Amino acid sequence: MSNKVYLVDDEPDLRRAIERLLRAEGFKVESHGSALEFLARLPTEADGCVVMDLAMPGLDGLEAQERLVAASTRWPVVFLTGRGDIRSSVRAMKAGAVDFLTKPVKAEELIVSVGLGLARVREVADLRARYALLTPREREVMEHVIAGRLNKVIAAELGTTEQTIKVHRSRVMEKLGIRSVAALVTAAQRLGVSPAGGEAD
Amino acid sequence: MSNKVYLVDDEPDLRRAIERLLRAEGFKVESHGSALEFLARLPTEADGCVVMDLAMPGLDGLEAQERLVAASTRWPVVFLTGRGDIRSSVRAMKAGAVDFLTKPVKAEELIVSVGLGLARVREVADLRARYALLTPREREVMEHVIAGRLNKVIAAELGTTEQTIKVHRSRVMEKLGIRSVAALVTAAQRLGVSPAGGEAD
DNA sequence: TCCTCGGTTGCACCTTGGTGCAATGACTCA
DNA sequence: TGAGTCATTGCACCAAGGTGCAACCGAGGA
Repeated sequence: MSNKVYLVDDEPDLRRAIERLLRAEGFKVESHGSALEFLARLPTEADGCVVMDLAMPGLDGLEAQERLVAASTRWPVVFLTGRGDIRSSVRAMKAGAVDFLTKPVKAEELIVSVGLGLARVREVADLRARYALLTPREREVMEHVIAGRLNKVIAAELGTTEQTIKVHRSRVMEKLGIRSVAALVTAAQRLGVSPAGGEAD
Repeated sequence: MSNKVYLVDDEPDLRRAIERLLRAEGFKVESHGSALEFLARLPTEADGCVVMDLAMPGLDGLEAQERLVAASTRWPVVFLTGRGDIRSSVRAMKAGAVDFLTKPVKAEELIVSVGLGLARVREVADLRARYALLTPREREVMEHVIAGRLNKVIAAELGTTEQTIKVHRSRVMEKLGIRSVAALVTAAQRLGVSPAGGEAD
């Protein structure tokens, strides 16, 4: 059950206030004074929702969001800013932000957005944990399966036999707790796993 | 090749200016003075990109967008507004708007956004045309297939035999020009077709 | 009335996927 | 050296999907 919030803001007073607010709601909060500090200490395993200021010394909030996306963390980001403009908000939302709130923020709004972000994380938390169990080869096979390729074609491309592919394939399904190709495809999308070499057909 | 723009704005002068701008870029433009008028004359067949004002007498731009979404037209919407605020822009983007521009708009920005919206439409235009050829029964079967159900299960749920399902299924694949279940699932998502009765597994 | 279309069913045949069992070789770690 | 993990292969068997052919029925239009 992940309910961790990563708070990134350069104003200590505001950090304390938001921390108190979120902790009172039962969230665990980890605060950082700058985006660079946050990104440098990115927990690789844990899941969480990011609440971030827009204008910060050093790295900009939007740039930090871009790096999170580039690192394919797929963490939800809620922006919280005092000097935001429409252009920034549109850019943030295009990049997949959960919400873009303005200071002073209503406690309820922030809580709702953070809750929404965490709900998104939890939806895929179990799946991510399962995906982590796959071996490199199994992931490779999975990417071909969701591209709609036949076992024998995958075998040819990976330089092995159909038998082997069948084994990897069934292990993928078993480890992910999935029984149909259709479910595998949707699971892959939720995980951000893309089909190998584009889609077949 | 769809390159139609539906322009919805209550200011005649601005309509004329934008019309001229877009026509000069080679787009076909159809203008409407109010959202209600536009929605009332919604072309059911044609595809296009909507460029809409936010604040309009009668129906609001955001409400019009909601209706478009509710009608599952999946048309791209570019907002163009003079009195927009962050809250509105965030709401529009959450609802799937392509962009949210402010007046006075730079010609290039508008053209880029409209081009982006039309590109999205074209991506699925062929698929939509093919999907339109499916009979009601075939669509029903398709929704079960993308839910990952077995032919015999689908047969039981639809009160028919596995043979029949196989026929419908192969017709779906043939009409959509698709050869794998994986491709069918991604096609369905692009079309906005949801799996019947939730996903199996 | 004849024709077309959508939906249906049956049958045969082949391909593909899924599973269980057994086994090998390479590599890492204790 | 021994245990464990990963990738590999073979074989057999069954289940499921895909295809081609033929046919029937009801609704609606020419």
